[in-house]
Amino acid sequence: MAITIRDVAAAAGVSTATVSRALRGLPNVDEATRDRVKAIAAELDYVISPSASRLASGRTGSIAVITPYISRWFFSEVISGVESILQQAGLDMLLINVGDYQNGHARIPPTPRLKRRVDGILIIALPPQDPDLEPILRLDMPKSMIGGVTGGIDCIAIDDFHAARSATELLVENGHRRIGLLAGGPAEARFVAETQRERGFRSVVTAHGLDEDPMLEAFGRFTIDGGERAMLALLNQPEPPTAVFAMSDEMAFGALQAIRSRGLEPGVDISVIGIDNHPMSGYLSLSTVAQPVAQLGVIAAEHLLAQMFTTSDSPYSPGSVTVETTLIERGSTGPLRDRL
Amino acid sequence: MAITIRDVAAAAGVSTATVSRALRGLPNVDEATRDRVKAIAAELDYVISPSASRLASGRTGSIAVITPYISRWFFSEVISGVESILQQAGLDMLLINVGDYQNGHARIPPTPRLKRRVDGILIIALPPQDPDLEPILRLDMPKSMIGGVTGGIDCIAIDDFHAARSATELLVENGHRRIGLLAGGPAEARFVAETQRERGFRSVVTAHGLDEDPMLEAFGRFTIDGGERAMLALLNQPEPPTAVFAMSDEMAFGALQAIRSRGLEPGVDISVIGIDNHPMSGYLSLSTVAQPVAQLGVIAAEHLLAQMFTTSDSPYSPGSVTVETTLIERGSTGPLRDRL
DNA sequence: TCTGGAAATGTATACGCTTGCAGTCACATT
DNA sequence: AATGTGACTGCAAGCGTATACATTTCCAGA
Repeated sequence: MAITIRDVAAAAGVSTATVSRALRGLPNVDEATRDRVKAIAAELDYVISPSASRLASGRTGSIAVITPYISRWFFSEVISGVESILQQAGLDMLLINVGDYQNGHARIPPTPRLKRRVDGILIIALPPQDPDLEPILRLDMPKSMIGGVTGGIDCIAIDDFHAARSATELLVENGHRRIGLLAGGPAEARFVAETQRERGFRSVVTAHGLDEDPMLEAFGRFTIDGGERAMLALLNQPEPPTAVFAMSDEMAFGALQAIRSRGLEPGVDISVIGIDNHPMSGYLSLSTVAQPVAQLGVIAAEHLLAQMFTTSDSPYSPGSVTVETTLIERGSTGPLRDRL
Repeated sequence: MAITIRDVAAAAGVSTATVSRALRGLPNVDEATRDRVKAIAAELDYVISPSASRLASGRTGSIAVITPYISRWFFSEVISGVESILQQAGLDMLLINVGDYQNGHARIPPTPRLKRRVDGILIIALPPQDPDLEPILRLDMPKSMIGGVTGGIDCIAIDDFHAARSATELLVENGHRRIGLLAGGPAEARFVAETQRERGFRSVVTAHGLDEDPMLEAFGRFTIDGGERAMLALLNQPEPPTAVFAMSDEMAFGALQAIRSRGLEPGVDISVIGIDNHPMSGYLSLSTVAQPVAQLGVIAAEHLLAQMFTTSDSPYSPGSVTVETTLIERGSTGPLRDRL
């Protein structure tokens, strides 16, 4: 029923091999012939059958994008960046949601299955200790990752350690010495970014001899609600922090809310800083360390393409990329008040 | 190199046909045989080649999800809902971003190309007047749509007319008679939802004989920034509105910001209401009409599946679905003050 | 005019699976 | 005992393209 390469070949008076070569821009085709074939293909509304092409060539023309969330801001933003590049390269994007790690719903497709369906894998911020992840990293296939893993794979990320440091330093510069930490979750199930951000935070605490107190840490699951609850917990302590570093802006949003709900004023009574520069942050006057989220996706996708289209004469040199961040000071941070 | 159906067949001592039938759960296979085949397939780590299967069967096992945005809240939320169902049904999701309609970057793939790659199409909120859309709607293929189009296709949406009415009515009940409208864009390039929401708004204005003034309408492009600018424009008028209905919560967020930047208090000096119940709305105390966004995606995906797996004895009865909304009253709306 | 080699083109097979059709076999029916 | 009935199973023909490999064409150079 549908037009096949044979129809085009017949109409153009050439073999199917020539049509295939002409349409795909391969060399060794007379330009006149190529033009004719292209014209006829267009006229017949010929569309190559991806299934047949994939079967014959062994290439799938698609990329798996594995992500723990689809609709959360950071992830959708990254996905958007990835998509723009893949679309441009003519590759299909297979979005695979592996579910909420916090709830243990991980379901990364088994390696062989994945290998059959895609030419490359792009992983967004999975915790490195995930058992399903290892076989995938072992897979001999182009892949890149956003958000950091130790070795064996290209990784695109910000310098989380440094970002956390600058955020915390800002609080210190403002005179704060009792600083709370809003982390995502406990150390067992953390993304690489979390671990690094905590390290950055701790390094500043240690360097300046600030208060160290396990009660100054709370978990917000990277959600607004979680951030609010975590902040309330910190505020309920006998000696609450005078400033808080949140590992994400969304948790910081919740923290701002919690602070206000106690009749306190962010940036005056308690300082708050996050990481992200979420679109809402400006409106909520949240100080933060801005990272170019969509850009992370763009770069990771470009890395993947580089790996895929590597030839012997233009060898691909792997490498991780660290993307710059920018400290943005807004109203949510301010000098330590003499008394709370 | 990879294990094929022939390897399994050989190992099980049956024909490839039987393996194919056994593994896919088709009838007319002895249960003992089926179990044996399954066991051997598992043992060999056999994974069916999607390309070959697709080529032979003509089914692609994937669904195109066409959307104008990936990272905007509403869309990513819908996509997330869609994904959960497709994943459950074992279908691949091909995410196609057709770009920013506002800037005329539409690039819906040509119909024949689409038909070759997917078994079904799910469209998220494209403006019906898009010229690329019509051939797709004409396509003889399972499809469903979120956000409304006139006829010829299953459409999952809220009752936008009604939602806008209830939002506006709330303002009227609070005594407001000069109500502004924050729309997305001018009437030429609107989503169906926009048109319906404007109609709902107008119907209330007319019913209660409220102020009608073209100066009371501004465009916010459904973004926070846009909402802020639009609200500022309204505030700059000689006779600003005392209340505003925004077609989306995100525009309303911008409006709140604009109001505060003028030293006014939302809900006291000027009332604002949106549509969505965005996760931030509660924190910003924004009154709104809540719609179950992810649920829209779920339902649309289920409709698509119903169409795809329709058999002669269980005919699929098409139909659009209207999802319920809930008016949520928060602090951003309040009674009209005697004087501004 | 002849020849060598590159460029252009064609031939034919493989890719791995699905499925219509035909064949086999056990068992119930005459 | 002959026949019919289903359930199972196998055979083999595709599905539409890519690509080694073979063949032809075209020219420059001798």
